[in-house]
Amino acid sequence: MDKKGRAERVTQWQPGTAIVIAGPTASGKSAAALAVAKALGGEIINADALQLYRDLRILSARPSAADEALAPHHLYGVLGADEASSAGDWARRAALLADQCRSRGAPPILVGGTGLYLKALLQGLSPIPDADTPGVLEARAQAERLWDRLGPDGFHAEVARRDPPMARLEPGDRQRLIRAYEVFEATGRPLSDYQAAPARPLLEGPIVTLMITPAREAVYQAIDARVEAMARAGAAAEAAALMELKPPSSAPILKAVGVAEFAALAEGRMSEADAVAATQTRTRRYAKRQFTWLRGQTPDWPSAEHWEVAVAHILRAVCA
RNA sequence: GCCCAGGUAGCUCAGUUGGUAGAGCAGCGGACUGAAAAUCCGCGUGUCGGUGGUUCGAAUCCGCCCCUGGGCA
Repeated sequence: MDKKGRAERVTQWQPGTAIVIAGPTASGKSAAALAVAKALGGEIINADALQLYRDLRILSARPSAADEALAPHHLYGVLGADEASSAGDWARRAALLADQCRSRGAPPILVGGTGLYLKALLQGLSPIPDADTPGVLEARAQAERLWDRLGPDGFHAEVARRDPPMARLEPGDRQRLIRAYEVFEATGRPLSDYQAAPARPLLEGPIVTLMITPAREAVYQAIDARVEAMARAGAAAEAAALMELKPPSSAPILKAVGVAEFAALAEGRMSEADAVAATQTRTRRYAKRQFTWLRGQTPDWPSAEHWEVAVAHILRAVCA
């Protein structure tokens, strides 16, 4: 990088190297990815579960149209409001895109804060029927009814009867217990059985990884500022438009931080100050979980406190 | 200046007849194999405004001082 912080154009880099940038929300991942893409002529692949959604441009803090024009961006805004993604589905698409980039001679730059997605790509998941295959969906609906009927402890006992190792799950862990139940009911095999099979990485070849981990306080300040900017940019209108589409109540998009809050603001059920404050709090908690994930799951990754340092680090590593 | 009401956790507050303090929110630590911005588990983090005194023992009682509201001037 030069003294103004701009990345110089780098022409010599190890062919076929993929770049993976992780970090908590509002840490500067997108800026880093863009700088690296410009320096290397690379292509950016989204690794954020919510930036997949078309209808969450503001609330998911997607790169602006202007930024997207500066380098190829993949897997941004590709899902409709009623669609669901999955870690496996994303990882397969991302791996395919990364290979295509490589064959074009452009380094793929995977960037996002969804830890499970990156894990699915880099370490792989044991082969299991998809979460959204028909048989599984029926089994899930049945599992949800049973959960409502039996409650946490009763449902936990049902899962333990079908899949004893899964008794390690907490009775309150509704999502994982329902997953264990639905897999058994849909396939006749315990989930723990599938998970015992070794996982195989989907993305291979040379990979440069880096996490951007600013001080906690700096991330929180960036979050607070970003949510206020979202409010000014029309987050309430975006949330209202999303609600107009009437996605099913189980749609993952509705779990995005800020959707419920800004929809409530748009409907006059919450003040703007309260909507902003609630969204800031939920985003801080999300960032905290991301810090924990990064500490626990990717402890050996090199890290940088600032995205510009991250860019320099990546360019050095790629060209080595 | 005088009279009230208050100063207890980051915030809002509770605290019996004196026995070194506890709720909510915020926050912190952790888990994580296809919904992951999800889901879940765990944790009070404290010069009780300050300073003297009474007492075996003071957040609790007394004196003085400081600060914040409200009222009277």
